[in-house]
Amino acid sequence: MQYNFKEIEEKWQKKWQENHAFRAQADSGRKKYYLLEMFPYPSGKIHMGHVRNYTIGDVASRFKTLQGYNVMHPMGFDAFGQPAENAAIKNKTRPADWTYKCIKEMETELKKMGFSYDWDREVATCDSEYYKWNQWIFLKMFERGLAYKKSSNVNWCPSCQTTLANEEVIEGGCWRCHAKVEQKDLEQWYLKITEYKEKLLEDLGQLKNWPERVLAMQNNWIGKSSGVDINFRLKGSDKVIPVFTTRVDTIFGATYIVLAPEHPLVRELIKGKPQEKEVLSFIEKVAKESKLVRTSSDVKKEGAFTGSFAINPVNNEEVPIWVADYVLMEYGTGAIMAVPTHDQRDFLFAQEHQLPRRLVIMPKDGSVKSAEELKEAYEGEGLQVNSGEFNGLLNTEAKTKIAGWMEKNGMGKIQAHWRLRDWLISRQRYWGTPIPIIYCPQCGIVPVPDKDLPVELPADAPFTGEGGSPLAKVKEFVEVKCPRCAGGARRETDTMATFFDSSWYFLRFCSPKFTAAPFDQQEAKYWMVVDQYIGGIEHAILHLLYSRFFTKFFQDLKMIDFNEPFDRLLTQGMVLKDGEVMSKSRGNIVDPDSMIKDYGADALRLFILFAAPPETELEWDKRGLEGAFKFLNRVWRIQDNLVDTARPEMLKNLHKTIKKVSADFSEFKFNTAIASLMELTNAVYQSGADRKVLQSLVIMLSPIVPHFAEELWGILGNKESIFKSAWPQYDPQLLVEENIELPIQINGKLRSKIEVSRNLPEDKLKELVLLDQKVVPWLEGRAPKKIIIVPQKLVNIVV
RNA sequence: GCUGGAGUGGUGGAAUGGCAUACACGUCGGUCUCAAAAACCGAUGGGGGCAACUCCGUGAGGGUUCAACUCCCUCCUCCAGCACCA
Repeated sequence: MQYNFKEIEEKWQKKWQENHAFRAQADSGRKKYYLLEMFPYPSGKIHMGHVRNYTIGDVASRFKTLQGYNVMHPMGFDAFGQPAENAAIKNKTRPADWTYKCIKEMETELKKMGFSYDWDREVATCDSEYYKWNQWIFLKMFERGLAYKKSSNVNWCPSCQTTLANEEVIEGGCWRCHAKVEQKDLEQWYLKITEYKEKLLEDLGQLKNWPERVLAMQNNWIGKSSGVDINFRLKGSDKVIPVFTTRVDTIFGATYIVLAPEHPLVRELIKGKPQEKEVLSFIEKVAKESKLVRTSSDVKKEGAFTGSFAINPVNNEEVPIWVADYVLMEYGTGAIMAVPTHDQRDFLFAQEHQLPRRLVIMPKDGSVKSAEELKEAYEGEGLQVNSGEFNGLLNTEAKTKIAGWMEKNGMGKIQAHWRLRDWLISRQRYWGTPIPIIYCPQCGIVPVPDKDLPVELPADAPFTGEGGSPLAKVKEFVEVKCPRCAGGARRETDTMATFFDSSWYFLRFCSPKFTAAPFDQQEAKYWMVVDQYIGGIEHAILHLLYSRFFTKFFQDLKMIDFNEPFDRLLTQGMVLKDGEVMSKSRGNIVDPDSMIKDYGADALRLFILFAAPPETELEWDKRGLEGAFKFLNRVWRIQDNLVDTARPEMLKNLHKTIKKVSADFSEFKFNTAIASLMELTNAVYQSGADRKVLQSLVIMLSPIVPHFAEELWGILGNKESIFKSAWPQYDPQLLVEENIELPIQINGKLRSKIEVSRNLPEDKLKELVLLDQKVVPWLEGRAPKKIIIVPQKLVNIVV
């Protein structure tokens, strides 16, 4: 006999919905728990990745509820973005219609999984009630100079016909469509995330409950590197060329300096020089290269001499100034000092162009004594040579000494440079938040006044897929009166990157219908911070970095009093099939919906939690799903074999399980928690359980298989929902065993076991152990050298 | 190259100094059945032995310890992020 999952699941989903069973309300008398999973893009269908992410969250949410917390577990939709526009082009629909239809479908699918969301808090970022506040936030940033417009070389996706943020370029391709990203000079809107770079880096240290790898990735991305900006004076001029180095210990070995081809000084340096023509054609050539080619390290390093010289401030030496493609304008000062002996790139370049080199760090073992012996740059530690007063010092020590000395003498400045760039948010797309800016021929850039928010998206626009902002073609949208002078003006027609929307949605969930501000500060004070956040590793940089930035901004506005939004972060692993990521192109997608039809949502939830720990990759296994279903049926049948009173061993077993499962749930170790529940089931299955034992088992299963548990709970005679009951407590008294089995090791290897009373004194235990049948032959008649007793754990005899 | 993570049966995985392989999948054997499915019971790291038992075994090698999957050192392999970043 099998339990009727279809009927049971529908029944309980209906009840939960009717009762608003998971509605959360702030209550200062109760301890809150804010559990959040990264909200989805509403594609219309959920995939196994969603199932895994949201199942993990749901179990945690229901577990915390049973533990008595006031849990908020909201859900919404990250609803702006390109697929809606693509669908509009393809199906001749409006992006809004398509999106809201998908949201409906997606809600239905999520409900079929039995997730315990407070649907009363649902938000969709494409609602003007939501994106109004994107515009409000943007304007607050604009007021403070954190949103600004600049013309610059930007990443351009030719396929999506829009600009991209640095964070959206993955291996030289577009994060969405993988098309090769091009460079373009455009005037665009930026958010000054670099204003917060120190805090973003420093506060990573607070995030004790984040995975190492996410912290490492953010650290890399922010990319602080400390060194010295050294002032090289231009020969025959007062002009100074600052170069950045992290290896100031090698300054005495700098034999030339190199500028990036885009360096503003280059054209001035070559003016009227015999090299002018050659350098100009080189610059032109580099300008044509794509960034991907330019920055790949295996390309030959090319360059040209400018005909000018600079003065090394530490020894007043004249060094030639070169231009080369391996120096990038956007990092450091766009200029470097070259030390061919101790930097491999400089070494290769110097070899190619016959530039001199000088040894300034000598390996301590004396293996290298002069620059001529080097076959490659020596980048290791060593003693300073040819370095004036610093000779003989270990280079690692000399580094700080030289830096201090240079700063004191005005030769340079101790300085850090960062990898993090400002965030480009302009997108030449329709389906996003309109940037609330008006361009007036008289007044210039004018922000839309708060009272005119939201700047609503027109319901329709011409979608051709030919590029250019569709909004620019909507006359009624573009033409507007200037809020300052009331003269004719035009609106900004670009929209915001969708990552803007998701950078603060966790705050909106605290008061989703609030009309006076993005969020109600009182509500946020109660609910924030997010106690547990769960989502995919793909957001390790983008979304998580932006959310941290917004949080710090709100703190500066004094709207909140914390500086990090997410206390604990769990990044769940991917769901694989045959060792590969499930994807349409591979044709290896397993549709959750068909699995729900065949085995039920509960079995699917159980399998996905049991098959692997949450952070690791999970291999899809249909047979594993069948196994989960079989287990549920096994538990279901226990009700047919109820006994009147639980035997003492059974109770002991139960309390052991409660202890283990409670600990495992708290640490998100669902796979081992389930294993314990299976052990308990196996232990009572044949002999029969009493009502109490079965009830406790069902409560412990309920976060994982909620419909199943509700039904069985009712059958056992309970009138209220199982989620109104309490998580079982274990009785430590019951866990104490009178007799324990001790393993006996000889020289660290297991040879025997002995059952003894728990409190047997050590000398008695020793006596018993030495008389053990299996131990005696190993002693060969001699006395043991040593007997180690780990109380109540094991005995080890050394012979 | 830098940074982070991982490597355990046929498979997913368990064990954070103390009984290696819990739990499950698979496989094999059995019970029930005319038969099959379901359900139930049992076996299942490798070698040797009729057996009691014994030797080997957690990517490789070394070390610390009475005792190492676990700690330390040296390396290998795989995955991920960053990278002509000065």
